[in-house]
Amino acid sequence: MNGKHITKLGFEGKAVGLALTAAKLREDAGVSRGDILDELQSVQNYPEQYRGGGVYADLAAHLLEQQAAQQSRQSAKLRAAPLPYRTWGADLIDPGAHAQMDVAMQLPVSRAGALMPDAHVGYGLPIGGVLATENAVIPYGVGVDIGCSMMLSVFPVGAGNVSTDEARSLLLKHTRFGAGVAFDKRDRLDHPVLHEATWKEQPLLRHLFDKAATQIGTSGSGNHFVEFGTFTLAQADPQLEGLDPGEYLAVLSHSGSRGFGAQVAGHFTGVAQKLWPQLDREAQKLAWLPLDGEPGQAYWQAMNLAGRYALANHEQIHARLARALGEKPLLQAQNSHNLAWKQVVNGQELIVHRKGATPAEAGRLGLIPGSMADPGYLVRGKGHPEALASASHGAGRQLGRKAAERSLAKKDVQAYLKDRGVTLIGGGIDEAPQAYKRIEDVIARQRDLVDVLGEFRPRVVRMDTGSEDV
DNA sequence: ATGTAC
Repeated sequence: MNGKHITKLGFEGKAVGLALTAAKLREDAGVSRGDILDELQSVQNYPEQYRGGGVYADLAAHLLEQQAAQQSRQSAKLRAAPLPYRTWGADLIDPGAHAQMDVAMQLPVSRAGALMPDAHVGYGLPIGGVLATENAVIPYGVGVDIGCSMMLSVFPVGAGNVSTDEARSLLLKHTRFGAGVAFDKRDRLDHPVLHEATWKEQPLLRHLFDKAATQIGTSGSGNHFVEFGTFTLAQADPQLEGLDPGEYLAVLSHSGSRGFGAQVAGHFTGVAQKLWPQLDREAQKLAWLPLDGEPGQAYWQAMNLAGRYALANHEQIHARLARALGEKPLLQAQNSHNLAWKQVVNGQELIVHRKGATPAEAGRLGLIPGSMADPGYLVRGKGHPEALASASHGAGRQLGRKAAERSLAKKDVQAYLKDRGVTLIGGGIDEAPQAYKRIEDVIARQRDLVDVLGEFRPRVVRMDTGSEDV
């Protein structure tokens, strides 16, 4: 018995040596060469039957690994060309974001997609990207800040009822900003999301529970904010339950799932990237988890928990401010804009990822903020099928953080704020209004995706202190 | 986005 006999049977690479070793053991046991070759053929055809033990166990295990690697190579192969997708506001979108969307549309699991007018470059899927996949969820198709969302409360008093100084001290007292921040134990509020059994269903969630419990109700950093402003309703709408046209005091917040969501995202994109070692480099950050597999199910559960947790953060922020004001909101609206949903697309249930995109099914309310000093809008979705029922999640950056720090000065930002009568607590040059696209342009490009119902003008804004104060 | 990295 030699290598030639083995390779003739079709064994390759390391399998040849393993087969030879096993064959020698069988020869020593007095088995004839013909019988051994029959056995080897059988191992090759049915490796799973030999995996359990015996002289062929190592060979069988290796063959199964080879098979899996081969399958992985096949199923990780990108399409030769991206599937077609529609772009809203292409004149506002940089080529880098388009290039990222093109790669996403080459994934074998992709079925449909769209690019929103606030789109700009992100990790994996661009911000403002909408991607529908079949039986697959992409952690970086949702984003690092799972469940990042908006919430608006409109109060039954005039905007002038709270002075700038008062709004300022309310924000300083009742909100917390910055990476890693939490509320002191005595200031913490409870929330039903912290009592969900889901936290006990995965070791990772058990591990992250304490962090989540201490950080609930906080706002983090980057583009997250809490602001007092004026909500203007120009025209009554039956969906707004008898809210009369007029100007109201309102609170608008942008917040996410804090350290908890970030760790969930980091963990599962790691799992996904290990699952597809053969995936092209350019698509590595788009690694997916099959939804019918164990890690895919675990991510789906953790992602949805992070989504509920992020909304709970907003609820606490608004509850604290409402209590301090002594007012009950007339109207509240909220929406997640970093999440994946099961959605029927062209008659098929797909996984629709919105990474910096507002759900805009027909009749659904949503919130699209501008910059720290520009208006945000209460909108109603029109359910545009080619946009996969989505809209932009904001104005979108036109300057990256570093570019903003290089090209803008404090006084530019201060003048912009003064012009619009906006008071800012914290904030950084990297969040300068001039670093964002004009929200009016972005809204104008998506008139077929949403109707604008109301306008929110910021007056007193709190953000985290940036790398360089304004 | 997050506190400073499986």
